[in-house]
Amino acid sequence: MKKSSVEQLILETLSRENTHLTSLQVYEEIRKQLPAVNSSTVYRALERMSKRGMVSVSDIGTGAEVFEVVKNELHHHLVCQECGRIITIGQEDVRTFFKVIEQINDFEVFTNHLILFGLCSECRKKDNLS
Amino acid sequence: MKKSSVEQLILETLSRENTHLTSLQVYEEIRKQLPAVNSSTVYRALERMSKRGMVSVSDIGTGAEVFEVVKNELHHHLVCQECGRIITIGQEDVRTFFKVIEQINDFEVFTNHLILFGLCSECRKKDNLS
DNA sequence: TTTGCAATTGCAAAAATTTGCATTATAAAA
DNA sequence: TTTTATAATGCAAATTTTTGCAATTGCAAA
Ligand SMILES: [Zn+2]
Ligand SMILES: [Zn+2]
Ligand SMILES: [Zn+2]
Ligand SMILES: [Zn+2]
Repeated sequence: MKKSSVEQLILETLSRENTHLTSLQVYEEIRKQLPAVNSSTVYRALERMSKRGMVSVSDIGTGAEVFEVVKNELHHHLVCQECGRIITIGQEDVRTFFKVIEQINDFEVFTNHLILFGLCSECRKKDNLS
Repeated sequence: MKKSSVEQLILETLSRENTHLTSLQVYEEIRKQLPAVNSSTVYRALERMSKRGMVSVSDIGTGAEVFEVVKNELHHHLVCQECGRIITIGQEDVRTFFKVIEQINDFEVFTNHLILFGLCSECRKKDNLS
């Protein structure tokens, strides 16, 4: 390993791709630039980074967890269990909910990438017809 | 496989244990009653059951996803990232939040076991002192 | 600079999970 | 009952992820 730490490469990769990637996808991306890198090094770096809140880890219903770089402006998602459609929602309403939970339970919420599963409007229409 | 389907055994196991189990733990429990059962059979059954909403799947910060039987009265959790403490919360406030999200986004939320990460009050006190 | 310590990495083995395909069981239809 | 179609299961191989341990690196104190 030369100058570039794997963490730095992961951040660059996730920022560049700017989407949700599985740990394997991250590993394969990193390997393009650093062919000798070991998978466990990447996996362990991802784990560290998610603990520090640098990246988010989420199950979006695709089978494997996905990672995404965390920016200043947080976002969250609604995922349709039928068609897989991913709707991105902002912080506002989520923050309000978090505030309520925090006050009631004397608990400080850190969750930075909330995923809610359900049915999108299109799929609900289709289901009603059939 | 005789009469008993693996799904039935999984339901019984999760109901009996009445807690969060990893897929491997479920597999090992099932194997006690059905030594010849194959791991892929259990894993695939768990996947089917979570799709149907019979069991919940969640990351509670322990490394591996955990499964739990879904009852009529839903519950959710707050998980402390520092001490691992798991606080169980009821439906009320969560349901209110879901309703808001549903109306704004024309999306029907199915999520049956919400996990929020953060800091519990005890750990916040400790952190303030140090 | 040198020393010491903690964090990071590589490596190899183990463990856990997934996948493709053949077989078997279940249930509905004829 | 027999036929047919769908779903569940087993099996073996492949893939993905984790783990223990040793070696290396980075950083700061001495
Ligand atoms: Zn996202
Ligand atoms: Zn949909
Ligand atoms: Zn629970
Ligand atoms: Zn705590």
